[in-house]
Amino acid sequence: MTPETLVTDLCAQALAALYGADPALVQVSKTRKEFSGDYTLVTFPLLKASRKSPEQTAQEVGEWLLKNTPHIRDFNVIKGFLNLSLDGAYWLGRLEGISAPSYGFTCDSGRTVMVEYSSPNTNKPLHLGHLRNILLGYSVAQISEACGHNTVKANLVNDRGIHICKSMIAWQLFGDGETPESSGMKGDHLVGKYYVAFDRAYKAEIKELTERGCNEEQAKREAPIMQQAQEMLRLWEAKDPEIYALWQRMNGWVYAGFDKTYALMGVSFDKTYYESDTYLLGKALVQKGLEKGVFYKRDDGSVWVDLTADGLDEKLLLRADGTSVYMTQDLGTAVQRFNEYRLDDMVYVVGNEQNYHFQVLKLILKKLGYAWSDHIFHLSYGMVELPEGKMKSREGTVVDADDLMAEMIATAREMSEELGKLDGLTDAEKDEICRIIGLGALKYFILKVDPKKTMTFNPKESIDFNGNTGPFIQYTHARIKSLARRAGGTQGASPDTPENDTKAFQGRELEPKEIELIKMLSELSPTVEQAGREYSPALIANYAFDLAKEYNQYYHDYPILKEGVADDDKRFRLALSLQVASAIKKAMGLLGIEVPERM
RNA sequence: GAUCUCGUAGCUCAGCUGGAUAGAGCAGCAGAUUUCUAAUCUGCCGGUCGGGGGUUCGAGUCCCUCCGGGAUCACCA
Repeated sequence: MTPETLVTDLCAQALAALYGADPALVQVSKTRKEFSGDYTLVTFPLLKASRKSPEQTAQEVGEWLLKNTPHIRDFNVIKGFLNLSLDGAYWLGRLEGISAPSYGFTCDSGRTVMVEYSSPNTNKPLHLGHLRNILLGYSVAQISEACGHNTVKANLVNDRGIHICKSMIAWQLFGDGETPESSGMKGDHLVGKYYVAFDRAYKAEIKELTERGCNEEQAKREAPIMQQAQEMLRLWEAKDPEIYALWQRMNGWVYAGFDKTYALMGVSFDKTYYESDTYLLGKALVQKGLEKGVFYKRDDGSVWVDLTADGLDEKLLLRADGTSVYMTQDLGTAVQRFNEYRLDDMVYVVGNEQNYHFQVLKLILKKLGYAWSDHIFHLSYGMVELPEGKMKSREGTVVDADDLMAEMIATAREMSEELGKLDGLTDAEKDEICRIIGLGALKYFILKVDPKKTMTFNPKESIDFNGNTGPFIQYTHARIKSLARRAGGTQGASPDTPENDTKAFQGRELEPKEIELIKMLSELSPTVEQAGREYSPALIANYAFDLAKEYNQYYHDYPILKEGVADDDKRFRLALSLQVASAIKKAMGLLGIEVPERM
């Protein structure tokens, strides 16, 4: 039980005893910093039951609590607010409760959740927008896992279609047999290079055609290279052996490249779907929908669903020639997944430009009679923009994921060296630390922002390492680990298992800052649960920052292992510090961010 | 045009289901290190919470309306 729910319970008891009031009226929140107290009861909603003034009500409840319940040490009344303080014994007990290694994690919830994220196209390398998607998805999956759900991380690779044919035809035309091995280029970048080459050639052809008097629409259709790409798509669909082999080969390069990027990011998947396998799914559903009268067929043979009664429009599900579209496929994969994994929840991490698509998807599934439609959650996130606006591949303003990560790591190294943090370490240790810090800065920068907001990224001002940043939090952890090493043998504290001797501190007087830290440590669990319910890594990020900030003040104000500190104090302060380090590590872990032992 | 979404300090962002005098970080200014990591800490400066109505004991938060940014409204995925 968290302190807040405890206080809520106690207040409910008081109100029942004093006024016979409905416990649902009890409103308890954390006491604001400028007032003394731990938790605050708001009395305004209770006045009808108490039939007294706010101040009198607060006074009465406070006195009742003081007399009849354990742990309430003190109270004060300001206007209609009753500020309650819990006693030291209670807080010491809390410290014990949060010392369990499993604290912050729920055991098996019995639920199965799939999180789909990344879902790249195979015609170009990953960029900053993908980074936001991937980091969100991975973090949401980690949080889901921490909430006790059996979690399946899924990637749906868009490996087929005209876009990959564009890269393929350009490679055939201009590639001269170039491979990742021959060029030393990462496979995804190599294929991306030909995607760009296609675009350049295509533009040139359009220009030429329009100069010869073609109108633009016609030129776009008739440009030879586009015709060739379309022919290639037809051949691919007919499983032409040569084209199929080329497709497999070039996609193989891309996958090798993606794997490297994913590995550096520290993310992974449990299940990879390929659209080339799934793009025909959903056709049977269309038949079922027709039979149920949910869909209808037009004269040309195409199949539609009419959603105008729900305030949406009509949506195509099957073309006149019987081929399927994106929606058809997504319906099919959703049904397949829920069946195959017996999912309780399905989370799609997909950009907000597809809000409408998912609205329609859920509605159609509901109309088809799938009750689990309500358990589909579209984790919709906003664009990452540059100061001058959207990233545009044509203008070369796309921020490449690999480049960005490399830059962040390089910046981390510069700063570390400047600050002399790496002295006396081996090269391998230096690399490790710089990687952790550089990526930590990047990941935190992206994850601390509410997903649904568009965020701006300024490549010219590199991401900060001071203040509300990943490195700030990592530094706090490293600092505490440094204390642990210093305490070393005498305390017997191993870095990963904080001492569990908090019982020994019974009767100890706690400083306000210590209570504040224990209070914050108590909030890890509820924060994780809330982040799980709301699919919000940002909540965890903000929690980690607040905790680190609070700790740094404590560290500054109170000596921990310094000369002259009493042994008891040393042991308690260190134990508390180690709990903070542990909470930081857990929270950051849920964001997919590592924390170094030193930095 | 319709639907959705966002608008909080110069900049980047918090603000839980409505609760006390709206908070951080960066930038700017002024300070703190003989002793545990200064990637830290302290103080100052900075706000008509886009505007206007309404509901409420109480609104940044809920409702309406207007203004501004973005997204979507493809037989692309």
